[in-house]
Amino acid sequence: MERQTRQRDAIQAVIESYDRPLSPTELCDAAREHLPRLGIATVYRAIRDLVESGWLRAVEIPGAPPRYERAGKPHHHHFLCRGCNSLWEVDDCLSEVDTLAPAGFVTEGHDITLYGLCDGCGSTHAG
Amino acid sequence: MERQTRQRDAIQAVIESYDRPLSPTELCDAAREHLPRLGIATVYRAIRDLVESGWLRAVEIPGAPPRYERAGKPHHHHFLCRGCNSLWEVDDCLSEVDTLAPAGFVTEGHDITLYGLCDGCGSTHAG
DNA sequence: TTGACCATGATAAAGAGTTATCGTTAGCAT
DNA sequence: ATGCTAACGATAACTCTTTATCATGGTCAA
Repeated sequence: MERQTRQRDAIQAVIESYDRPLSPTELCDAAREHLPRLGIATVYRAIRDLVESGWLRAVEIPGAPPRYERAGKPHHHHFLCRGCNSLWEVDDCLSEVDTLAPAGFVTEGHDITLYGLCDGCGSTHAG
Repeated sequence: MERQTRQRDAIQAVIESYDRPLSPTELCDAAREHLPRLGIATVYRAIRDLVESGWLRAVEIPGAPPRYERAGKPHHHHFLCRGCNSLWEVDDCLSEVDTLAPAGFVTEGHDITLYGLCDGCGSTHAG
């Protein structure tokens, strides 16, 4: 990432404009609205470089491919909607979770993922 | 799963004897100690049938292939050791996590995964 | 014990996600 | 504006996990 290209610009702009983590495919689709010929390989290259530089962060979700969000955000967790498969941010956290491990175990961090229906899907599907 | 074979016996015995969820490969390796010629396809077939029958349960972990544990256990969570890559059970849970979702979201369940070093790795590596 | 047929084991193939290849395009220093 | 070369886009190839194939073996009812 030594040159700033319009592809990188578009990719970073998409990340900045969304308030939730995006999968490589979501990211590519969103950036293609401004750069229709954007290739998926370019998205993966940008992700690799941006993660490496510390600008972007990978979010691993159980049973789903990784999503990416802007690095440096305050500690938070995520909500996976089973309706539209999108991943949302959850700002709060229960810090006591780090005390749950068995004696002798060293806890270095934790992930909390909530499952259910997002605002749109819950009101639309009504269940 | 209409016939009870020694392969199924061994696979179920391994699941019963471990106190943590196992990946298909771990399960196969463990069962091969008694049945050296056990094929990985048989393990996957057994897993499919046992999950279908409700005897076994899949445990999805962020960024890792699924593990399997005996179904019917009380609600609990897991601890992934970054030293030996094994997954351990955590009996306690903070039920308040289900209240963390944004307004309008319907929370149906949650996963909590702790990361760090298990008892063995923490004391061995000393960090 | 016999035999029908389900399950097995070895391996090919499928699938999904990610990375490499390579000719072409375009950023940026001059 | 020019030229070097990093980055791009299209796609092939790769990795890893899971499933299908099929000849052979083992289970279980009779």
